Amino acid sequence: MPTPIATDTFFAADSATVARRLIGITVLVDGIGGVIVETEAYDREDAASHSFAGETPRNATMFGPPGHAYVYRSYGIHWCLNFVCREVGHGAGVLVRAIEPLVGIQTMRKRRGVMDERLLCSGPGRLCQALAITRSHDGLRLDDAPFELIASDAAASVVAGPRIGISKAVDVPWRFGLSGSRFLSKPFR
DNA sequence: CTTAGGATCGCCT
DNA sequence: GGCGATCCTAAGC
Repeated sequence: MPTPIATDTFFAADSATVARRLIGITVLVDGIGGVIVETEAYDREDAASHSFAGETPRNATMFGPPGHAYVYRSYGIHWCLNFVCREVGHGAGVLVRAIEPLVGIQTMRKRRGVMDERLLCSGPGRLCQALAITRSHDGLRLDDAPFELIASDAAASVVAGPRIGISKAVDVPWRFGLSGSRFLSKPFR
C-alpha cells in the first residue's frame, strides 16, 4: 500500500539528510513519474548553491518554507526540480537529478522524443521534460496535487560522491544515488 | 570511446 | 560581457 511522505517533518532536516532519504522514494507529477535514484544537496553555507549569494527573484522559493518545489531554468534552456529543506529563510534544497521511470512511460517517451527508457529521466533537465515540470511548478507544495511523494517499502542502498556540473565546493560529497541503478545520470566510482 | 560547440535565461561584475 | 546545479549533436580517435 502506498504511504505518502509526511512532508512537514521530512523536509525539516538539513539538505544532505533529506537528499539521502529521498533515494528510493517515488515522485509523481500528475500521476507520472518513478523512483528517485539520484539527488544532490545544496545549502546556504555552500559556495555551489544558488542560495549562497543571498536571495534573488530566481531563488526566492529556496528561502521559503520547506516541503515546496523550487524550479529554476538551467543554462537558459532546461528546467531543474528541487525540494526546499530545513526552515523558512534558510535557503537549503535538494536537486532531483534522476528518476527510474515507473508510471506513464509512454507519455514520457512522447514528451522527450526518445524511446530508450534509460534516457527518459536520467538527468535534472531530462526528468523535468519527461514530467512536464516548468516554472509553473515553482513554489508549489509537495504534499498536494500535482505532486505526490510515496514512501519506499524497503530501505535503499545509497552511495555518495561529489556533485556534478559545479565549479565551487567540488569535493563536497553531497551527491547521492541508489547503488547499482541503471538510471543514474552518471555512474558513481 | 572522448571532445567540442551551440542553444539561451537570469543574475552577476 | 560572462557564466552557469544541462543536453544534444557531430566529429575525431
